[in-house]
Amino acid sequence: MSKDHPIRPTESELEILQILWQAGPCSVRSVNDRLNEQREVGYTTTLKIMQLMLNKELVARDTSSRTHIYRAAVAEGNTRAQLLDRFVDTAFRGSAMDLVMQALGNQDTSEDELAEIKAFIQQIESQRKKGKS
Amino acid sequence: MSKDHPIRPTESELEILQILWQAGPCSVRSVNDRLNEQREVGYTTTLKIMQLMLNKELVARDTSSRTHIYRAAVAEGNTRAQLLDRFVDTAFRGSAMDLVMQALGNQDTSEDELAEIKAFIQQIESQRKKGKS
DNA sequence: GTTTGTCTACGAATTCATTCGTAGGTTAAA
DNA sequence: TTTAACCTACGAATGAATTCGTAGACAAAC
Repeated sequence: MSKDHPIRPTESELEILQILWQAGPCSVRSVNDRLNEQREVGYTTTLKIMQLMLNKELVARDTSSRTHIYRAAVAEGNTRAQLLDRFVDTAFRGSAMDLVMQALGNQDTSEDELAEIKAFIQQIESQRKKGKS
Repeated sequence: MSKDHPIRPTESELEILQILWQAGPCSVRSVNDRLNEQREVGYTTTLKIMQLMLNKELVARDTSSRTHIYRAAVAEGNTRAQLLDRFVDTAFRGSAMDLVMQALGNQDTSEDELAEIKAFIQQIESQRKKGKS
């Protein structure tokens, strides 16, 4: 069934996915409570969006008890990768490097994180050397 | 006037900004031609969007000749930074490092680019050493 | 048992982005 | 000078995202 179409959640949908990814399966009430920690949203608004997400197959649900339990139906890494691709295209003309530079430039990255990224790059580089030989 | 409100171009608007940033001031016709290299868009559609962008002060124009000449009214780096901030928040729960890792993981970054990023990180690190002393 | 609270479902309003048709004006070519 | 090509302005249709009100079902408390 339909693994083909690109995953394209709206911002509201993405907020909800973040919650489901982080907290695991949740009731609408629970999702709505968490949303309300950040901004005010009506319960039926959250419900409606989650029902629409069900149609788009962004989430799935268990209806065996009266309070339905929703879970993410798309993988976090996969979704992020697709969003990132699109974002790089529209905001950075396709240059992932430009994006990385801009992200690193924004002073909010700690020393440790910079070190970690360097290590990650080293790892990629050595992987490639192996592959090339 | 009004430097306060956040810059929030839509995707179509961003496409047009990209063109203006890259090519410099352009007529609507010229922007539309460039857009049509990528996808089909009607001339009046492009015109309309650019007029809306004018209201939002995303662009400015010179109307001294019959063919109006539009130019970007927002800076590329600034706009990118804002878009990136928002994107990191919604898609990566605020973790710029997660985003960088994901971007670098997508095998499309060349050896040279990786080296360049490493150099950039070195530069940031040495900057900070200086600042801290 | 009746009231109170919580749940789902759904219709409808609103707003925004996108699209295009058409009208009206200017320039230039035939 | 009439025609053709091009320009701007603008109204309006469409579709998507978001919001919320209300209705109806069920359960628990009183």
